[in-house]
Amino acid sequence: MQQHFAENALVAVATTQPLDRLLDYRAPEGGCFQGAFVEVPLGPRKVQGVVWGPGKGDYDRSKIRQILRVLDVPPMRAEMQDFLRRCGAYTLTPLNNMLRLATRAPGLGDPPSMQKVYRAGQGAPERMTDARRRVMEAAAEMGGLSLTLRELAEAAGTSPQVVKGLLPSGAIVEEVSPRDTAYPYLDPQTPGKTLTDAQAAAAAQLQADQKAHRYATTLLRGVTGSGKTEVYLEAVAEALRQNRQALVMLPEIALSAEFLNRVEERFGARPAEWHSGLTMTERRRAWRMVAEGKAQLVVGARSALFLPFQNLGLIVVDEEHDSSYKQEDGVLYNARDMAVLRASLLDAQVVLASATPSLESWTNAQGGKYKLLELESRYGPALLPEMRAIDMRPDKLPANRWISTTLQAAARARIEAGEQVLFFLNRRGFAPVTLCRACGQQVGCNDCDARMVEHRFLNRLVCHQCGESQAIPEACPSCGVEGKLAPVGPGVERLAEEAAELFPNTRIAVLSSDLYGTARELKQQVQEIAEGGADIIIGTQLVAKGHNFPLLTLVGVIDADLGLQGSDLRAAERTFQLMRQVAGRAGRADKPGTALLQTYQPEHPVIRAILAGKEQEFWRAEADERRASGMPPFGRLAGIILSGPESAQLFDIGNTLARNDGVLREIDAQVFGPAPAPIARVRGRHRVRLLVKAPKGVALQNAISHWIAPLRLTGDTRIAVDIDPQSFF
DNA sequence: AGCACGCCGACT
DNA sequence: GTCGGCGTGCTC
Repeated sequence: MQQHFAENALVAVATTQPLDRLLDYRAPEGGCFQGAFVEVPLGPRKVQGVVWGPGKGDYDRSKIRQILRVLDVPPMRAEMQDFLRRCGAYTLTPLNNMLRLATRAPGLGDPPSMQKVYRAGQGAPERMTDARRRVMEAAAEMGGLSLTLRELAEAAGTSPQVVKGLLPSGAIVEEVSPRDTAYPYLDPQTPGKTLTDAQAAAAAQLQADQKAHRYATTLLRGVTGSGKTEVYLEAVAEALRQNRQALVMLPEIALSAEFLNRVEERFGARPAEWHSGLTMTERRRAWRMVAEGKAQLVVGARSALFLPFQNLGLIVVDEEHDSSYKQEDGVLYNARDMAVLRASLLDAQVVLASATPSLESWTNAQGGKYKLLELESRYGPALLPEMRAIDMRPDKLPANRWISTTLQAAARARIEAGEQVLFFLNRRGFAPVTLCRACGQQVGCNDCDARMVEHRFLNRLVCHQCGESQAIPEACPSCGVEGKLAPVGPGVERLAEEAAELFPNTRIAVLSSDLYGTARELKQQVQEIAEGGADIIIGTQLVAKGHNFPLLTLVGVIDADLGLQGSDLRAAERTFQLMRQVAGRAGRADKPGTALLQTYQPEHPVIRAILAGKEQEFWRAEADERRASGMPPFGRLAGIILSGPESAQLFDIGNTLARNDGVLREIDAQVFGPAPAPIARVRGRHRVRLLVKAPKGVALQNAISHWIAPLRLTGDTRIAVDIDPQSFF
């Protein structure tokens, strides 16, 4: 049990206010435990916080106020405090910001929300009717369990009035119960799918680790269709048998309907969900039930890592290489790495699952820091799609045409055979550039430095950075000449137009995240397409994320070079992963698929590695290159982002920092920049970035905090540190 | 984050 | 003379 503080004892409280230090308070009437969620007076306001530990006593005693009350939620565990502290130290994030991540639940300060519920009672009504009988039968069927008025009326096929009519006689009893109810029981004994020998062996290893109650991280690598999910669900089953909670993190929660169904198949009920699409009510229930240990399994996005688990035994990070695990605004953390941290503090297990692991995880597995489990395809290696490059250089496509004759012919053959074709292009909208043919200027966003992307469905130009949009202008915003603006380059919408011309009388569906208002609509659309609702699918990155299209046998990658341009550290790695995944969409059922990669540089090492299917070779080559240049995972990087209203001032600050790099030199770190940040202007604010490169194993965070500590920022100027940055544009 | 205090421009 | 702009500083 955690330390108890007697009434009026001095305690340190961490609040969610932007104060980067603990404040001393006196313990409330009746005392409190360490970790208690409390409400404290702060100036004229009441704010929420957590009792962090004993008070420091370095503040004027007469000014110290008393905690107002302890909130009605389970206290934060010492392990969670430790996790927040360490995670904050790693990402150089103040504790109060970390605490905010951990308290993202509405109504924390409210008493549990109550509702009226109804169940069968002892009495009998004076007059019996058909509807009344149905209500009583429905209530009796529930045993002692209660239903809400609407649920019971619906179950009986009648109106709520009938249920109410049964109350005076006591045939139905009305009670008040908490609205936040436990999630249905997941039964680990429900028989799972029959596993192949390889799957069973991998599952047995994970289960042995789970039984050991010791920290371990395993990289579970398996090609598309090898059944990784079945394997790690067996680890989940073992955690449930051990009465420990489990967390499965997914990158694209919008597409998790299929996953939730699989959980239901395996354990007989649906788990708790945690992602940005939850309503306030759902969010409060999930947070509270996780805290009370009444949610055995949570399926969630990266922020689920900060839920108040009581007894967490397993964290699965599915598609661990996915870049969306790195939060890019607010607290800059990588959920994959922080999952490993949290598990190590809990003596829990991590499973990193991917068909195409990140170079970091691959290196950790090679070096023995992670365990490695590899699964071959259930159907043998033969099912991997045949992959070929289409050299675009001799094709000489006319301007604004993107589908080569080779790809056209291949697609036509598949469509005639009643199969599906996917044209993959990782660019949303109609055209990525709107160019003025009079002055040569591109139309840019007014608030950012990003280019405006034409969206023909919306008939607007949209900024993909800040979301601003404007009607497509008649005249050029730079030179004012009318009628000279031209869309340049391909987006999925333009590709759809071209496909419609080339393939008349076929059904074409465009899958792009911005074409659907809600996750639900998107899910339904994906489902319809998978069941054969389209002949040609035109899609962005979305389609690479784990959905199964059984009729799909040909994937045409429109521009395999897109991800290779520029100087992004991870460009090659990302392109490799993406191409493998997209190719993996083809022929998952019983027909082997074909993937055709349109490229202007068929001799590029990444393109060659993809075509050869030699992953080990690709990784080894990529690892050698990074090792030689001291780049991650063999060295460390940190970004320093300065933002503010005036660019020149930011460069001044940046230059001052770069000149005074003594603390960094002590750890053999180098500073690059200042340079305009990846997106040099966001929502009217300028951004300037410095990059720090350090050897592995030095105290980088410590050096950086000493380095920037003397800075006195005035007015609207901000500084943010991005440890292990992912994006370089 | 809020909210107060405090020091300079355009109004009654 | 004063009303009010938001820069700076404090909250246990």
